[in-house]
Amino acid sequence: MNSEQLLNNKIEELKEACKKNGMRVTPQRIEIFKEVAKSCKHPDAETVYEAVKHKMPNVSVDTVYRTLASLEELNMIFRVDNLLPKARFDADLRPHNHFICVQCNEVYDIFLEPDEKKQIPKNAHSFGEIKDINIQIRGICNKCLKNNTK
Amino acid sequence: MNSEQLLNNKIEELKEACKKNGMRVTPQRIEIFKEVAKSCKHPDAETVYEAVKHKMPNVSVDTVYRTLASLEELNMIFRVDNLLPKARFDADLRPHNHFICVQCNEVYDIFLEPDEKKQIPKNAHSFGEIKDINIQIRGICNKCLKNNTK
DNA sequence: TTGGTTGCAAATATTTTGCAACCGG
DNA sequence: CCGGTTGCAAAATATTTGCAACCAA
Repeated sequence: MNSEQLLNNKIEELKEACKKNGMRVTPQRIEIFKEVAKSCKHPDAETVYEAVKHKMPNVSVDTVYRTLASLEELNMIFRVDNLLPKARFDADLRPHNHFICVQCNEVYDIFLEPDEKKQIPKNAHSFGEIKDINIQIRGICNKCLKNNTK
Repeated sequence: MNSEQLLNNKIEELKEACKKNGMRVTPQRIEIFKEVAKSCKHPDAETVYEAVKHKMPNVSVDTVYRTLASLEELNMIFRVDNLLPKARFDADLRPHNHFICVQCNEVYDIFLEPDEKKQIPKNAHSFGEIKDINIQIRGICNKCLKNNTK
């Protein structure tokens, strides 16, 4: 299955999810979701807005914000933890972690090897009901390391 | 060693760090650091500002922001990943993780048991130079679980 | 038709910055 | 005294909201 087919599947999933939740399938919703889903850059709202504008020049920023929030509620995308004031989004629902470059703020996906599995700290359970565990690695990415030595 | 002594030690550490880095030891810096260091709530800038105002009524918000940034550069405090637009700070430099309640946004510290250790995903190394690894658990805290059933 | 959604504009929230006065060393 | 720091005010950045028109179902 190629990436275009995967994307189409995801869009079908989104349509289903909308219907199931009494939400309408609008072109804006599709386009905004597509932008997040096809990017591996974990884009922020502004970036999504700029990209969507190419296809829908009349789209507005607030629609992008509202739509990203809706998509999040539908569990079709989620926010990536980052220490910056800008929220960033990810449509890859497979469990994975992130490497975040502290210099250029690029976010890279880290998938665990088959023999690794997420370990939940023992004490974590004592604080409440766990919904999600998230491992983040912060560091300097290869691209920046290379630029730094120039 | 009681908590007040611990706090005083930290303040001495801060003074050292300031001197070593050509930064001045000002009462604002001390007070702002104290607020973060003595709280277990991982406060945001606004909260720190409100608390400091009680001791220094003339302190300004921007000083709080600037000081928090300085303290971060000195590695005396760090930002806690959270999905909200507000930055939150932690002065506990011991390696630990966080349980974040998705309902009330409270942040709880999780310390690993002696027999546990942080596992760095194998693939992580391929992205660059790792500076820091961060495990976050998101869920609903006991307090909220209790309130929800009322 | 009708209620969820959009675009516009304005508001809010959070954080940052220019600058003159101030004060720690 | 000197240069880092502060307080003030204003600006910048990121996000949210009220509302009338619009359009998916």
